[in-house]
Amino acid sequence: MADVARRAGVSTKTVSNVLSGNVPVSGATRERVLGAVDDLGYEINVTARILRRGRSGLIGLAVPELGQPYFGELADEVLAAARRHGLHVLIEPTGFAREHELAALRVPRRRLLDGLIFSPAALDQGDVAVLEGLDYPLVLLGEQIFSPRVDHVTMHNVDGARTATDLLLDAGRRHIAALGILSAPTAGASRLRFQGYREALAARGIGVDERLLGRADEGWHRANGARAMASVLDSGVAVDGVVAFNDALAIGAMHELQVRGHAIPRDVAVVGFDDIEDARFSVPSLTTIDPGRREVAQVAVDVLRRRLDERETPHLTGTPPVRHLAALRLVERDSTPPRRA
Amino acid sequence: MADVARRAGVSTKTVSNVLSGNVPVSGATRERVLGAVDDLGYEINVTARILRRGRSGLIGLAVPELGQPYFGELADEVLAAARRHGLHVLIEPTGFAREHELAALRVPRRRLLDGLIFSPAALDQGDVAVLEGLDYPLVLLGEQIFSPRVDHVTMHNVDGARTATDLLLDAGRRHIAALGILSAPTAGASRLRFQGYREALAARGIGVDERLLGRADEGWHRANGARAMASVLDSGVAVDGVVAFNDALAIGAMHELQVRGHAIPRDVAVVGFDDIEDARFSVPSLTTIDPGRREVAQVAVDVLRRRLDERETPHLTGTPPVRHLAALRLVERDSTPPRRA
DNA sequence: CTGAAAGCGCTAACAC
DNA sequence: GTGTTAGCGCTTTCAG
Repeated sequence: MADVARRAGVSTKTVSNVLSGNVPVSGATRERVLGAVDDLGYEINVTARILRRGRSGLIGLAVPELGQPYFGELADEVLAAARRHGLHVLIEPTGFAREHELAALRVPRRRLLDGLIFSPAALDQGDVAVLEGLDYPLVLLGEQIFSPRVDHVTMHNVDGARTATDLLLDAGRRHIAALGILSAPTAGASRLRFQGYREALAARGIGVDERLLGRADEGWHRANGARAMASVLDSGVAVDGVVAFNDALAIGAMHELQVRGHAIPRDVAVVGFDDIEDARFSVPSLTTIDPGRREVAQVAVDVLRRRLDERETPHLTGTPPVRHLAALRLVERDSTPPRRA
Repeated sequence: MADVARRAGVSTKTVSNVLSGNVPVSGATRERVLGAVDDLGYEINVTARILRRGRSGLIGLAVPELGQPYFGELADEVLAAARRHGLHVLIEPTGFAREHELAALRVPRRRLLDGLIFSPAALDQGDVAVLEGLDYPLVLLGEQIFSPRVDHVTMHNVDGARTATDLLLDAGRRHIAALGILSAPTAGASRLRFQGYREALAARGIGVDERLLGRADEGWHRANGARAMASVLDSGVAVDGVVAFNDALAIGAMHELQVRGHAIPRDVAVVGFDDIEDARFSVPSLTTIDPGRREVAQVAVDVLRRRLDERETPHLTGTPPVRHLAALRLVERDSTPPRRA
């Protein structure tokens, strides 16, 4: 930067002013500085800037795994939203591991990241104190952990699962399997979606049949959807409907059903959750719950950005924690029978 | 850090030594320092460290889009490989846009990233000079651009497409559609895979029928696979096989075929490219080419890491550019007829 | 093995 | 508007 200043015949401060744009600089000087920058092929050293400013313009996104379509698509949305605000995103896949999630929480404290958007999968309500003790802006995704002192952006899991189950019940199905149950009692989305399933059944006076519950403790992947479906079918119980707790499970389940000769939706109707791109092109296309992924991403970035701004102006701090529930939408496709008009 | 030093009764240098682990420190002092770190809840300021060291331990990964399963899964592999070497990854989705790709190339110059793994989609051979002029380690993925002066990690696209096409020809298919042709003449993978398709046909004395070529200029998404398939079928040409240039296109095409009542593989056999997770659970499951995604990720990180090390020891520099071709593997599933024994 | 002092490259204060 | 000075928090000489 000193070289640029020399060449332009100004001080480094003026160069800094031109490049940061914070302080107005007269037209002629500006041109000269930019000319010198071009001549020398100068690029600013971001690290020094961050050190000096105390803000990096980088936010973290901690999610389990990008290969899972839901998170890959979510990450794209977060990255796009962040870019609109001039922020960059460091993605930290935590692989469903407690230690990786804890490690991810420590990164911003080291001052490289200004804040964190965190979708917990291994940490649970018992770890809420860890999250409340953090001294940087944090936005929590999902309903795995709740704290009145932390910003949340999520969706109404219970409602979504109830809607999905109701759709099958309305179609006259009475032997509805639920796929994606986790053995661990604390797991957020699984428990809530199961609750929605149970509530929908209960509203029609139907009890939960254990044989219809498909576990997926190794993660909500397609392979586990197929496996869970297989174990339900192997139990010998009659099945005419499936509520899968995400689309990947649903697609795995549809695969297994069709391999065994069950027609979808005639013999078995299937509903998923997430509305990933696959859902539109599976065979048959998958009826599912659109959880407002884009809205979640945008709001999460927005809340985080607001907290970062508040930090800059300490006297304005103190907005109460946000709890945003994104709108859900039922997307009906060909894996469920068309509704009677 | 000064606080920690004071509390431990040592100098900041000693604290630094303990935390970085570069210089051995006596056991007792170590304990005292670590104790003070714990007491104060101290976390090192990464930014200052980067500024001083001149290396960040961060590498960039520039890919078009994480929502595309191939890139989401690739990103997971790169992140995992990087983590094994103590590196972090900043993902820069470039959205198939030239300007975003150029922007991504400028980030490392600003000294926040030590190097870059770049999968170009919009830049092409005409931009090779830009890549050759960079003053930081760069690893190029794919065969979109080639330079003898840059490290490449890729796969043999032509072979892969030829193998896929041969499989269909061996099964007696003679009206084989190719999906994923781009109008832009430069586009790497598309052109190469098309070449493999053409070579396989030529080897049996079959010419290319224009009506069998499905364009997908809006990207290799499922939706465009369905659309391309539709336009081929609408042309009225007979079709008994499909080579799709990636799995997403193949899955979209299978959807369209089945909606129109074509049985797979009986009426039309389908082969994809990429072996994304979907391919195992589509209906029917998809025969495809596994491009050695994990190998690509590992080798790319490894090459980059080696270049970073070389930088540290300038006298050892000069290893010639690497050109690594990952091994391809044909994965036969249910979208193609079983082979005669 | 440990301490003192210098400086990585930039920007916030403050003067002019 | 622009120049001067100091310092962000760490690691790296260089002594001891």
